[in-house]
Amino acid sequence: MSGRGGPVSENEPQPLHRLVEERLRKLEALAERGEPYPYRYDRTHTSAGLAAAEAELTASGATVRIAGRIMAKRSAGKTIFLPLQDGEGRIQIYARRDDLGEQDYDAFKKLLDLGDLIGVSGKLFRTNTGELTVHVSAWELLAKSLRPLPEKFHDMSLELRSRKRHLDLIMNPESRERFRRRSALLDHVRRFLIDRDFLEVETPVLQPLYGGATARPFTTHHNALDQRLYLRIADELYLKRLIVGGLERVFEFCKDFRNEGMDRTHNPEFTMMECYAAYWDYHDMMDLVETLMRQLAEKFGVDGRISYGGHELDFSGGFRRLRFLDGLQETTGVDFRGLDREEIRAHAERLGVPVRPEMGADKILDAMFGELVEPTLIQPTFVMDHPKELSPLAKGHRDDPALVERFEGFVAGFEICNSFSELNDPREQRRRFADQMDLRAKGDDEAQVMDEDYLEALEIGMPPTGGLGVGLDRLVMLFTDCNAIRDVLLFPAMRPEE
RNA sequence: GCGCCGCUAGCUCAACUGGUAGAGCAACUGACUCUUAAUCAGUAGGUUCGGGGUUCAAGUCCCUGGCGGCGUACCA
Repeated sequence: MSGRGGPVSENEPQPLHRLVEERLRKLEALAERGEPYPYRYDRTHTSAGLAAAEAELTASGATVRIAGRIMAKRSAGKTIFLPLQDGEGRIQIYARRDDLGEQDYDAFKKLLDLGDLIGVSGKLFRTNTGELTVHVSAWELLAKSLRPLPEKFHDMSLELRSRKRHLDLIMNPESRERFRRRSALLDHVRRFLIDRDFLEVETPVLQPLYGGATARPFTTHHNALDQRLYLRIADELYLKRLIVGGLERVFEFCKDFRNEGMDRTHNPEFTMMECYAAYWDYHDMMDLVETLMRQLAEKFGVDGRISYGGHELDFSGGFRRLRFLDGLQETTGVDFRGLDREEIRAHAERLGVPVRPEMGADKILDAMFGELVEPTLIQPTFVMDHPKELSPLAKGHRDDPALVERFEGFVAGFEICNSFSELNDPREQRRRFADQMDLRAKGDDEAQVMDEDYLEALEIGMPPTGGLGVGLDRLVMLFTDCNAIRDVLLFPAMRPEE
């Protein structure tokens, strides 16, 4: 039992729903046949396994044992058909009174409900209509379902699908398939990195200081230490300490937490993959992302292409490289290089992009880019070389002091990854933190905070390093053609029902 | 945060300008020995999201609170 609802309240004895009462009555009757919640059941096959072994099984006439959930009941007098659903699909079973005897058949027909889990043994055959079926010679209850399943003809409401994921998974095969695919996708990413000598590590979720991204944190408290702690918004600063320590390639699949709004593409907790490689720069990271995405598209798409939201996305040719300011110029016709804040602001207003007074020049450029350019980036594109103010942990650009060596990967109009040549000069990093503190003082509560402990690590000396963060939930959305993050999270954040 | 829309039986949905809350599936009783959204006959099932108001009369109109969806803002 979990205490999800907070403090335990007095459990008021509520009258049982008539449908539950009816099923309890059947449960009691079934209990007279044997333990209604037995400990285990030996299966010889799964539903898919039966189909695969059909020829052999029908030739030998072997008795098979399968288990699953009753998804429908179709009775015709003294016979009954019902589809049984297990982890791999469905298999029909067929019972006859002549085989089971009157008593056993009546129990089977009258005491079992939709949703019950049963085990059956019998021989495999094909019905007149050609459906693979197990002819039941014996059966037992494995667990009684006391509540009705949702109606089978119509889709469950979106709310119910997210709130009661177990029902969604029972009723909707495409939902089961989506989460299988999520697992396969994450598995591929993990192997891809391990194959390239990246070491998987785990770093703190509870952090005394949060950093590595611009976002508001969740705050909590450690009683024994009487210390304020934050749930991490990123694990970047810890992973780079490991690079300092000589673990030259590291990655982590990390749950991050950001105390921001929720919408179609945002959940307060989400999964990132961050990886860092010593002696790499952001060009090396672009190669890494390109290779990974090409592989994923080959594995989960068709000929290196996937379709998403009506777009055909092609990863076979790699990512287009688009410099941030070139992208802006392409869309707006304005070359923003060398313009001051006031000039930039005027352009933004003319283009209909709202500007708030606390926004600096670079922030306004970013707002314009997000509004005007990003939605047009459908085919795989690396947006690179961003203005400096937006990226306090990225190394200055080797050719242009106003920019940093950074890229973001865009596909279908949304960002899937973010990467830098990591800033490893502790003097410069200290100045950047100081600038962030100024922004914070001016009321930007998402600005990053000074992290002396991290600076001390940098002062020991960090090699040139390439870093990358990939939003794994969005990656899954991309490869499952989902437009809402809640559909790729098993348990998306929801308000309590009552 | 804000705006718009929604919330009716276990589930999916009806109910016109305010006038006796209905259907399908699920459930129950019965018929039917190859069904597959099985079929057929019958039965039962409701605090119309909560609270307040207007009215002879409220699922329907008004106010307020809750939850959800979509859009929008910040963010990944």
